[in-house]
Amino acid sequence: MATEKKLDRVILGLLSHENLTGYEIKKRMDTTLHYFWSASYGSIYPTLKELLKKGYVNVTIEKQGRNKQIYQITKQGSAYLYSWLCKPIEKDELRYETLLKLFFGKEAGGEQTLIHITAFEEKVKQELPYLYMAQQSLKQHQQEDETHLYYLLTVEFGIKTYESYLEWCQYAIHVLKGVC
Amino acid sequence: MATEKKLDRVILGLLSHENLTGYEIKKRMDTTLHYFWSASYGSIYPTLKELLKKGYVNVTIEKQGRNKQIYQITKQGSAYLYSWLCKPIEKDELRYETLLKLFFGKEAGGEQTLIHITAFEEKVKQELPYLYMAQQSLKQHQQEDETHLYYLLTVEFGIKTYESYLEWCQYAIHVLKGVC
DNA sequence: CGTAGCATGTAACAGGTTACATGATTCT
DNA sequence: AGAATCATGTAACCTGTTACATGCTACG
Repeated sequence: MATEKKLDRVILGLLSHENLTGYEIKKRMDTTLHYFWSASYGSIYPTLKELLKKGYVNVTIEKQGRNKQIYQITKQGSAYLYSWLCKPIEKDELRYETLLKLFFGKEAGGEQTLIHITAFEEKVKQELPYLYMAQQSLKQHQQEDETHLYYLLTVEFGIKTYESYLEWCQYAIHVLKGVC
Repeated sequence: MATEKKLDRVILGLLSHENLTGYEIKKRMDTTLHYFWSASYGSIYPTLKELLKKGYVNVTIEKQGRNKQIYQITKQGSAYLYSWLCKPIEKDELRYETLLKLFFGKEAGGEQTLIHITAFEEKVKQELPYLYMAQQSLKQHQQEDETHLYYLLTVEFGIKTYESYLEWCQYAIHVLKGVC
């Protein structure tokens, strides 16, 4: 998609919190950010090179142990990140295949739609505990670092919406069971 | 992105409800589907051609009035749609720039983050009335067509989540006002 | 000693947006 | 008459994923 690339700023955001390797950045994407942003190695490493060329990051090669390239954000990188953070939000996008298949539910029938909703419910139920754990841990260490406040709000956004998903699932299952 | 294309089945789904032109399909994307799926002319028209070549749709050219190409789904198209609808959901993706900027909120500060959350709240408040209207209208005409039940559930998913967004906004604004 | 995880990277390919191009018709 | 909307389409471009390629290190 030719929609404006934001990965560079996501990476800078992560580097504004701590120095990281490409591998570690990918891990953050798969854990902390995974419910609202994602990226693969195939985009992370090239973007890191780009940021280096633009002077938005520096790299330190760790010699001892593994072949590690640890990235740090530069002053220019921080400035670029900051200016983006102050701009209005351009796009919030949700792409739920579940809703798509629900919308076309008549074609496949009530039973099939129930299967999808149940699977969706299951997935949400599996993820919620991790969000609760993150919430607890962030609440306990909130005083230590100001970033924790923002992490916490993000996590609580996830909790709120996931809880409302579950409520809706209950309702939808009830309605559909009445039909088929 | 090299993630499997689903637009073909979205279009078939829409055509399973009613015959449509490319232009009208785009309109459905911008209204009914817009909060969980989107597409531009640059992808819709080529996909329509593809579907035609595969025999999943037929086209009727309306001579009187405008130059209109009305598409109908074929038996093969229905079968293809049906088999997809019965497969498990592969991916539900949420990409909220708002959450990204919130997560990196410390870099821009509490005031700036408040601006984003307020804008987000505003956007949700603007969209909710349309969902309520759709809900009312679907409830009234529910008996007429079985598809309405599925539309209704989709709309109510939107309502539930949007309402929980608003609750979270209130909370987040309260928390952030306490800091700055 | 084998496996899981750490660690980096690239090439081929797919999928989609933006911007442009064109023209008819309806409404005010 | 002019603007808005209906209506179709394409080319350039961007972005990102998948799959492949490579090798080290820690642990059991």
